[in-house]
Amino acid sequence: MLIPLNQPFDLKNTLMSGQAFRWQWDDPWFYGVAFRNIIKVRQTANALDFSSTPDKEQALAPLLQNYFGLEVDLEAIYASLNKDDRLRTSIQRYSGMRILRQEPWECLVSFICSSASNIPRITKNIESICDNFGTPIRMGNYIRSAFPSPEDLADLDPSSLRDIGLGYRAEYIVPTARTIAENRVDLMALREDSYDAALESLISLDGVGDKVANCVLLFSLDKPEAFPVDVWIHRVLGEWYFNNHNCKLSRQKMRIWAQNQFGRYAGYANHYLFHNRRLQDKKLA
DNA sequence: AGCCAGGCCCTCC
DNA sequence: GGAGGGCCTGGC
Repeated sequence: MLIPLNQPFDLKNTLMSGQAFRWQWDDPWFYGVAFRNIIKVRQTANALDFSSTPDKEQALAPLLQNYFGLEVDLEAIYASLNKDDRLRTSIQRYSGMRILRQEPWECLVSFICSSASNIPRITKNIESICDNFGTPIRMGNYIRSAFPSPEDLADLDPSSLRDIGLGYRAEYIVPTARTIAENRVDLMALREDSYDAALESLISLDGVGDKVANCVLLFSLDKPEAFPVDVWIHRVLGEWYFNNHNCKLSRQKMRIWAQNQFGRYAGYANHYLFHNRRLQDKKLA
């Protein structure tokens, strides 16, 4: 089924920029799991071409339109970020890369897993969680598993997560799953909350600090001003704006500085800078 | 072979 | 309130 595209869109950089961890590339198709479906998708000249199972494409289309943020006016966002010369290069280079609107629970667990880790390992961890505790889905002879619900993880012994390679993150995931399962924090409701209120709720969860919370806010909770400061972003901003790669500014202070600097779409600036830096480093390696 | 990772949390000052 | 060390494990 085709979803027409009438805005800048770059499927590959969108899915391979470290914001989501379940998409596998088999040129020209991407295979992933979302909304408890296997999704097979590629980009054509002016459309997204996808199929899904077990649900019908007609049912998935609006969900994917939302997931890919196709109603977001990317040109307007670029225009608002155009005041910054150093940013312009990254935006031009990866024009069409979008911020996904992911399922919040999966996004939360993914970024709890990201602590002191790397993308290959995070990817492996997430897949292991699904394989062991999620429901299998089959598309022909291709099999993946849905991301387990909070209830599925809430009663686990953390050691069962350690056994599949999650390390100390196991001790964060289980209590957080319980908090969500018991509805003490309603992730979906955070989409309607202000940035500050949603940030405060997320920070209260085990294993969630300022950085992880901002990832969840940006990639799943409709908060484009969210600005996750990881070591790379900290380094880039230190070099560019503070003339010092060992900038003393704390992560949180730098986040607030950046939000003032880049404005209400600071998160887009963040993601273009992050992606640019990451690919640049990979090229040098 | 080791070092260090897309942090968080706790302790101690 | 903020600096420093510990933490699982595995990429590179």
